[in-house]
Amino acid sequence: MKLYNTLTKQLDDFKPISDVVKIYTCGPTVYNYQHIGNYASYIYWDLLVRTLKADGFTIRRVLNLTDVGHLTSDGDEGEDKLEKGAAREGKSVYEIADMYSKDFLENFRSLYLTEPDVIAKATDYVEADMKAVSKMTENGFTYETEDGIYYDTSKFENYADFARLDLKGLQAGARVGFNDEKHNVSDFAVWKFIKPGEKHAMRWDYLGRPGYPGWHLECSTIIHEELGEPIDIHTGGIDHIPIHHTNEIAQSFALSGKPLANYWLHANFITVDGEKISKSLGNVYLLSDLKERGFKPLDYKMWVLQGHFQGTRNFTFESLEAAKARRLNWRNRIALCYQKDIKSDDNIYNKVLDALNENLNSAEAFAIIDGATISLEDWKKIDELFGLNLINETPEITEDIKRIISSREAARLEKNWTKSDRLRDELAIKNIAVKDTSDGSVWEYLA
RNA sequence: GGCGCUUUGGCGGAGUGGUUACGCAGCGGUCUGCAAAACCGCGUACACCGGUUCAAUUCCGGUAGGCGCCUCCA
Repeated sequence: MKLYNTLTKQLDDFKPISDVVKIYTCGPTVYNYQHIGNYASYIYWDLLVRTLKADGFTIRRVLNLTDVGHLTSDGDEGEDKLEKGAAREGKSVYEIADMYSKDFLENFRSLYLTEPDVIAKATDYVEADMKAVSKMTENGFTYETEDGIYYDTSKFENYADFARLDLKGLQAGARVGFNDEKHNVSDFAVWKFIKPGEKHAMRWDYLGRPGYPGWHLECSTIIHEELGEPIDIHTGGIDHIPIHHTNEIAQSFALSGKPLANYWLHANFITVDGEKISKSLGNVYLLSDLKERGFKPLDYKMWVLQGHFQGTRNFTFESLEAAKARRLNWRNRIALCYQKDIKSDDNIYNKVLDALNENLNSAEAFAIIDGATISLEDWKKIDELFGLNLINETPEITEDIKRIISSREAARLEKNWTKSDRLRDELAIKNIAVKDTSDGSVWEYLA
């Protein structure tokens, strides 16, 4: 399998470290609803996992839920997002985290995304975070300021490599007056202190003072605890490259002296109507918004899989309509398998899998599927490869419906068009269409 | 300003140094009680300017546009 690796900036052959492929995916901060753009990346990573499984790999995958410590800026300014969400909705931080975690996981499942082996809540790893801070301090990578413990990025000489950062440029662009206690602009908090009088519901005692972990820390800690560095594949959004992932790498180096991951995959962003997804533009769509317009989450998954994780995608309802139609067509090709003995083209499943092994080229895989004749057996395997729930949503019709279809055929032979049309309407109510071909009628699903 | 991505027909979107995927939508036809489907055919796309080459959408250089991150975000 070949994968585009952000670390090496090229297509690399995938070689796992051991029998079990270790994968870590940066998950959501559970302070608000996740929009369709957020889910696009999880769809790509689901394809990654399914492809690796099809290739015969055993996988151990961890996904985190950030329920503490993510400030409103990727730097060290602003409020904790959870605290902000709680204030906004008049709930406790725990209620907020719980509510949005549930919503996220429901949507995750509605997209038939492969369940990770571990779903790690950041708050469950705070003890480990403290140990990590102590360890980094022991190893000489941190310093203390009035508001927290900071990572000294000058102590990690390869800090700028991953994202090809221009540290001097960053220095020049830094805002005046912003945290002048920091030794370098790129330094970041691994632990924040809560000042006396400061409101912060989530707090832990460390070094005799209340505080909470820095956002970047949880990923390093969870990986250390659940997988052990180095891991095989680390995935995330393209926005994480310059700061979050750069900092994760730095932290893990300070902790263990080891690289964090061998392969880094980053999902590009999708735009909506040609513009970034943002509240101010009013183009933030949730999966529930798509449902209201008559689209299933899996129609959206189909749309995402028509493209590629590295490309910028532009979402429009017109193109979602096309994806929906394509998915229904696939289901009706399965429906035809119940009615006729259809044999697959040679090696069709392997051809599809080969396409995915080329850097997850699902668009190419889809083209192969559309150009081929596919048996029910192979459809089942292909369905497993993409997680589109095609088979389950396309059951064989009931005896009852079969009887209606036969009656209609009989009526047609008698040229009783009134009756045959009435029966056709009856079938339509049951979500079944009939098509009269030269050798008998064929049924399909209408939706 | 720094870093990065991107530019393919009406829309979405692969890929390739020469034969112009694929899906959706459209048009014409065959078929047909009607409808739909199916099948056949059509529209002849690869931002622009140079270069390399017998040949470039595909390689190289440049220009322009779009987008993103660095500032909330996958």
